[in-house]
Amino acid sequence: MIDISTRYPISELSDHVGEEVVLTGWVAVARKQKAVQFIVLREGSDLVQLVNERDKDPLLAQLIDDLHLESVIAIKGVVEADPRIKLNGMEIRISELEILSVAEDIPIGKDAGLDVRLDWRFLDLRSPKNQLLMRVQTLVEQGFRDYCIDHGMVEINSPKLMPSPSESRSELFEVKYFDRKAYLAQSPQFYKQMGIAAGLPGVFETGPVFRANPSFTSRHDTEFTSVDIEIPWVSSHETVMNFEERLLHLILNRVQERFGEQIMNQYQVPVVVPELPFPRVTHAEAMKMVLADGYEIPRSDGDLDPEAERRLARIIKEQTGHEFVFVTDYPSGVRPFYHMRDPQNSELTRSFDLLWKGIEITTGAQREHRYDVLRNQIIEKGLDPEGLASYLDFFRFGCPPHGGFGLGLTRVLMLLLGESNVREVTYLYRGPNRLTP
RNA sequence: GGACCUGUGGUGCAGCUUGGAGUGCACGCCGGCCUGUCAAGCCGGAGGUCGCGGGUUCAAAUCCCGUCAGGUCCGCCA
Repeated sequence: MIDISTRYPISELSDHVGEEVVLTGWVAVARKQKAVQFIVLREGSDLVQLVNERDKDPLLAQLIDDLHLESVIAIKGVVEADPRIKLNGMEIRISELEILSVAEDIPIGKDAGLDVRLDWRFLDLRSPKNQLLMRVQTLVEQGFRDYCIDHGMVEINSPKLMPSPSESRSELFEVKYFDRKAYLAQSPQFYKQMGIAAGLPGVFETGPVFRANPSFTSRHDTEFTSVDIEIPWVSSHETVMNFEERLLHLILNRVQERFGEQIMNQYQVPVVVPELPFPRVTHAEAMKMVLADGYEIPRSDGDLDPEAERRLARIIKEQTGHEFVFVTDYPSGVRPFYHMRDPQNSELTRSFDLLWKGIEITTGAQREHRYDVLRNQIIEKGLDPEGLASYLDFFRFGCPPHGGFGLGLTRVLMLLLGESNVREVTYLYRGPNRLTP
């Protein structure tokens, strides 16, 4: 029996050349020749070559001949540096090998398409590329959390079961809740604003949100992790954008330092740390820029469509070299009732979207915190203030001016890693056509 | 919800336009060979209801209709 409690991670092997070590992992490759056998052992993103000369240990040789790819093994052996070896210039001379878990034939190849890989996601996640993805995701969330805590904010975990349709019924999943109906939260919007009314020093949350829209695109899912924030004492949406650009700067800076090289190796994309401040254009300016670019937006509600957003991003990139752009001051007609109106022009809102590489990753705004104004905006939008009574209560007993935003984690990861689909970067993707595994 | 596209051994594809025997390629699998390989190499082998149903035809993976499954873009949105 090999004592696996004494194992080393493959990544630390270079500190143990000449020593006997215990390693564990998956059989990634087995090259069985007449005189000598090689195994490539994989653990996480790391690989190392193992070697055995047949004539020195026929029993071990037989064991290796019968090994299946992806079986889990523990080995004991001496770390030897050898410049002939392309894989990090080192290998382990096996003295003992133990099969901990036998793998059947793997049902997906490394060239398997996305849909099949998602069917076998736990096998797909074993790839060094996806192991890196999960570590990058963790670092992104940690950066978010650190930044918010450093700014004196508190973390909330708001309920995902909601009693009423509130914002818009169409987006919501309905669930049975004992003898009545409940709805899965499509955003923590109301609950994080409640935190402001509660006098908390700013709130943040990373958690699941649910969207019942049957959206068939590469950037939508029905359940995803939303990174949410709400800040008190903002003087305008500029305060919120200021917060967000610094947050993203910190996160991307950390990702670049920690994983930049590995991301380049695995995903062939550089991690670009964005300069501060991010470019800003008003919605009206953006519309003009896109029109001047020769594109007439087909939709009639006055908002930008995805093609317009891609073109805008391209123009901003050409003019400033920047991959991000805040589009600000959206018309009130395309924004929800709780966005604060521009005091100079009630047709506009103190709101923004953040585009990265032409894709929306954030919607944010200063919120309307004045009860009477908010109530009027609800009525203006054709909604029933009665149905929003408990939300409106937040603003009846003293609520600071505030603002915030929501950031789609899967979209950030997709763009960060240069992937073309959120399904690639979601631990377990949920969409209109996928509820498994 | 709308438009378009795709379903062929375990995986990824080609074959379809112009119908003619399940034909081919790469990976994987099984067996054999093999001077230290390194995405090893060489030889051989197994593995298929061409998504499903109907139609046209002497003959359908191929053409037509339907259906199911998936995808891309749009709408919705982060």
